[in-house]
Amino acid sequence: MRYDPNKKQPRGIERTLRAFETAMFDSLAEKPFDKITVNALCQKADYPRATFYNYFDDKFDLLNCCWYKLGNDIHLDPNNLQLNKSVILEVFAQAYELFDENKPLLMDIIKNNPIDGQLVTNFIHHFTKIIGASIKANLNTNEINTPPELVARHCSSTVLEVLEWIYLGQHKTTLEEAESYLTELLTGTIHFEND
Amino acid sequence: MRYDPNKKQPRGIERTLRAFETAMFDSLAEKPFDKITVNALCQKADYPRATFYNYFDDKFDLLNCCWYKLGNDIHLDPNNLQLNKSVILEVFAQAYELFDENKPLLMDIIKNNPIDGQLVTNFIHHFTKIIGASIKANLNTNEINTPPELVARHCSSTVLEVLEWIYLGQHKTTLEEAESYLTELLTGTIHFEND
DNA sequence: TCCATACTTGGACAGTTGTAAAAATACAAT
DNA sequence: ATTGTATTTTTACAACTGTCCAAGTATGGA
Repeated sequence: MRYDPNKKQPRGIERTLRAFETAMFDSLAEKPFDKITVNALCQKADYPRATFYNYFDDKFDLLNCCWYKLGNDIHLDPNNLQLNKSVILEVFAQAYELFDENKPLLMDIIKNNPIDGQLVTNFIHHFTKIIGASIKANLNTNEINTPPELVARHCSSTVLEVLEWIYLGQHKTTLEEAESYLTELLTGTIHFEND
Repeated sequence: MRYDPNKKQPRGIERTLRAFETAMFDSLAEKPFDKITVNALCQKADYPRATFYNYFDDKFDLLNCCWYKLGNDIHLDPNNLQLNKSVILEVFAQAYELFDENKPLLMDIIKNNPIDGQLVTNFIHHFTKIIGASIKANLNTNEINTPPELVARHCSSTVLEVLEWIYLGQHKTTLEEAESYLTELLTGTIHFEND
């Protein structure tokens, strides 16, 4: 990352960044990620190569910025912590909504990219991190021996497993069903006995 | 994959493959994955480039073969299913042992590659798949509403979360402790109430 | 308005990638 | 040993990558 996606940039720069980001999103909807070249991105964005490398290290870097922008809506509003829903379910609902809003894009992406290939793995990994950050701070891990970081990591992974099942695995699922899956996975219904 | 890593290859080919695989392993111990070039691999393996492309699509393909070879020891022996340990704990113990045996290699790898970069992500993803395959077939998912595939996916992910915590996060942990973490994560101690 | 500074752009560069075609070599069966 | 087949290697090629520098252009302050 050559620039801080949090800080607001001057008008001109913001426009340039957006041009490359939409170029990437459009390309992802058209072809697999490894067939996307920096040259093609520049052509789509109508900026010279040097400008691309001004802002990004490589196309992976741009990709991260895209996920970052996409995931910008997910952040735990501290006001929500008073609600009786748990932190996890709260952030899950937000992520579910976000994925739902961007379903067309996601459908295009998985049409072009293998479900366990580079790109999708990267996508999941990125959102696991985002959601993990939201969860980590506000997780009640009393009465547990397992290290808190590991627990937080586990929760965010599980959130993304469910989302992946629904949106990348294309299993139509309501939010209520999804929440029940998530709860079941996290509260544990795995039986550790053999017959 | 240009060749089937299951089927045994003629002596000569086997030697060539091994040369590239050890070249990759050696390189991983020396430098980050994205600094490893096909040219350098060929130089290390002492084979021409065309030979490389005879056997592999690209360096990612070779990498997969390396993980595959490394993970060859993990397969659920049907005889073990009579034991009173669960399938999950059984496969976990095998994986723990495997990672432990290859700890020097793993240490070298994470020394050169960022913990949530390309390579490590790929590594985890690969072993999640391997372990998922072992688990999926023998999982008791009665009394659960969550789709079995999702449950199996969850279990294998959790196994790798613990292994990642231990070996990539460098938290020294005995097998017994590790098993208790795994059990706790899977049988669920996450509290879904607030305050 | 002018200037200094910072950023953008164009062009060039060495190194890498993946492919394709011949030439060389190994291999198996007669 | 000889032939025919399959594989490996050589060589060449076009395209892409990431970096560099110098020329151009914008921007804000005096």
